[in-house]
Amino acid sequence: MARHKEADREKIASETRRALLDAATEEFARGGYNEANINRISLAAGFAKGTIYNYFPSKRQLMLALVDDIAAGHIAYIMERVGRVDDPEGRLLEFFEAGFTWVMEQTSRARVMITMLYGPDEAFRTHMYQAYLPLFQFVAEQIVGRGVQLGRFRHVGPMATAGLLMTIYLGTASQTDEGGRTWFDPAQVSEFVLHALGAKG
Amino acid sequence: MARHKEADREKIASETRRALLDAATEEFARGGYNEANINRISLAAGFAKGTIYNYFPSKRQLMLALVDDIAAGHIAYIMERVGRVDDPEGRLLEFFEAGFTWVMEQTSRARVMITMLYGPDEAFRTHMYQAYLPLFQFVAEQIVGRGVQLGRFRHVGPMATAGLLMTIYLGTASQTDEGGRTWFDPAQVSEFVLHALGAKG
Amino acid sequence: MARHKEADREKIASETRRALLDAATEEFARGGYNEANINRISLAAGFAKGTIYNYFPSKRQLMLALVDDIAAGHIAYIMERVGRVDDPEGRLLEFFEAGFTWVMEQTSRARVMITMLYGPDEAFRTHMYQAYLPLFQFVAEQIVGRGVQLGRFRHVGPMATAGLLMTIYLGTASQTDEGGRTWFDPAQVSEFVLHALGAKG
Amino acid sequence: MARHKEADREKIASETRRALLDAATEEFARGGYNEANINRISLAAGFAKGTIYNYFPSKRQLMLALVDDIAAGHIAYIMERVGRVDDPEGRLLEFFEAGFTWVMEQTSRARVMITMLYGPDEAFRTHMYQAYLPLFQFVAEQIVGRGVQLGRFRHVGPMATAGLLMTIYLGTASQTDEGGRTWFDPAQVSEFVLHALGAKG
DNA sequence: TATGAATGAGAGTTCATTCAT
DNA sequence: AATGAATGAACTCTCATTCAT
Repeated sequence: MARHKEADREKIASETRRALLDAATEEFARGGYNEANINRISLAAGFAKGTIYNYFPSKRQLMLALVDDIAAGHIAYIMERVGRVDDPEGRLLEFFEAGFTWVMEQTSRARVMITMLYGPDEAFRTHMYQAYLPLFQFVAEQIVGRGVQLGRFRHVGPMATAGLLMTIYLGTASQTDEGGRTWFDPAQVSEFVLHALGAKG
Repeated sequence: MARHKEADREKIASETRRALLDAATEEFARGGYNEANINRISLAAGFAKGTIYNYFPSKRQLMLALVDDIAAGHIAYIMERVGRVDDPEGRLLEFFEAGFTWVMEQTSRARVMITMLYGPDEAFRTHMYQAYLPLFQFVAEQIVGRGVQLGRFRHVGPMATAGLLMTIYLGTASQTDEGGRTWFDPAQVSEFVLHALGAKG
Repeated sequence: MARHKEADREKIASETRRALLDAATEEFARGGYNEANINRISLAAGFAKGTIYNYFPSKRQLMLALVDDIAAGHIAYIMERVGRVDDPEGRLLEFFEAGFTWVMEQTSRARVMITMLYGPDEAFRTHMYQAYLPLFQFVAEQIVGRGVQLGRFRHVGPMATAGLLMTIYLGTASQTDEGGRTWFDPAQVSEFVLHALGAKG
Repeated sequence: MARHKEADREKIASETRRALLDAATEEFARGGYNEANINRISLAAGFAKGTIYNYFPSKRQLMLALVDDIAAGHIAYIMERVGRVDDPEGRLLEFFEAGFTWVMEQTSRARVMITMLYGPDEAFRTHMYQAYLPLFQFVAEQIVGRGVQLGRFRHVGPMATAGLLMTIYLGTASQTDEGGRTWFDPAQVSEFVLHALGAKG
């Protein structure tokens, strides 16, 4: 019975944490890190002002935790979809398709990610880069490297090219109207990149 | 004589404005808009706290003025260098070369630009886009459109492609180490893009 | 058997109380009453945050209980040692020797005592004085009064002089370096006081 | 005229500072450092909440400045009065008379001084000791040392004895009723000490 | 009796902005 | 035009206390 209670408590705690992170996403997305009000986050999550400090020791730590949370979801989503495709060209297209879809479905998360990635705070940027390393490596190995090995792409350095692809993805996908719809079209971006990689069309 | 005095006054005023904008650049570059302290800007420029309000009605207006100032210099620098080259491929290369040079020489201005361009404040982003429209059109017409017309690039939409090029430039050039040196190499980026445009190499 | 259980329970409860008081001593000694964190006390004693409220109804009551606890130990220690000596001059010396020893061996308790005794909170000061009344009377009767009666000290008022002695003891013993070692020497203080009392030396 | 203006400004600033320090004295005297509310201080001085931060960078720095201010006044008062007397015994008596008078006339300042001197904050205590060094040296040289030299006091170490005298003064003078009247009588304390010093009397 | 999540009042501090000089 | 004292809203963070389990 004691164990039951403990399990319950853990479940409640993790649900509270989830609610706080979600509220934080909305708040940070609205006006960035500095404009965000940590009290408002806690209240929006349905708790009192102080409650959030039972879960995150400071506004900064909350943001770092949120960054990890967002990156994990983002990466998992893209990898899962890209992993289902086999040929390199298809994977590249799917990378952009999935990436753009995520951005449009997770508008607030995307906004937070972009803001941190290009924001003025060095520490946040670095943390963000760390968090996205797995995706970077996935692109380098499972898309670019694989395409070169199979002779479908011209000879390019997988790491440098992966960096370019990530940059292009993030840069294009981050440009949206107020509704969160991207200005660029993933197919069009993909086509541009496939040309650059000398893909046999 | 009265006219002389007035001219002097205007000159002094414009020098003051310049000093304030430069100090603002450093301050905004350090920690972004919110972390910037408007009193500190005025003091760093060599004036008292209140003086800055004789030139800019608010912190926000100061930032908008700074954005215009930075964009104008940035655009002029790139256009001037690209304009000296004639063939489209050369222009493309020069676009990246000049762009990267500017970023590395104007670290603080570049930081402010990027921060605003990808920041959470919609109004700032929009203002920034407006300010960069001339460069966008220049790329569309004088580089891409011209290349297509001359048959040096494959058939692509000049506007959409210019958008991609700008995005790629800003995305790659904004990634720098603490010293302000870019991670990407303009020649390498240029080569990637030339391939994408089907340039005859 | 039921009685046994109850006894056990009481024993456990009193041990818990002891642990809480000891943890409180350390915490209150560190930065005084206000800086002390009641949750931290409970945790340091090996319990959860809320547990301490099963033993003390509030932070304030905890402090008052601690004051009584400290004073009782302090007084008992000094009385026991002084009581073993017979002649008044020896008792006076032993008073300071024992007092200084206690301060150096019970650094945290001494810190709390001094802090309360001279602190800004009137109620705490008053409570403290009450708690030390037995020692005051002991000094008045068993040291000063006795010395006067036996003709070893000159004619002084026992109460007023006891007040002075207590003040001198607390004042000198409270001045310690970071290691808790006193700056004054009990023998030297004692000698000064014996002179003041006109002790035949 | 410009100089006039500057002088005016300085005068206003110093008056404001004075008002803030006085208000701070009352506030810190009431409940000690931690219970003091810095906003209330500023308001009590007749300014807005934030004004105090134009004069003191933090609550802590305010307290340190106040300590210096109080000590300076305290020392000056005692020295001035003691300096008028010539013979060592008279000086000793005057030391306690003046000291007790100051405590009773400057109740709040005295409260703050005592609180800091015996409080839990090591840094404050140290600062306080530094601030009182001049008085300590004055007592050692101009009262004790002089008395020994002139053969009016028995042979004692001036430094150690000055330490004792200061301790006795502060300890006795700090014990007051709610009205700020001391429990001890300076003449009585002085008489005790003169005996201890073997004064011919 | 023990637990620890939740609460919310309250604090110190920052700083854009105003305005009399 | 330049100054800098004054303002007060707003924010992050702390923690004594409560209470359902």
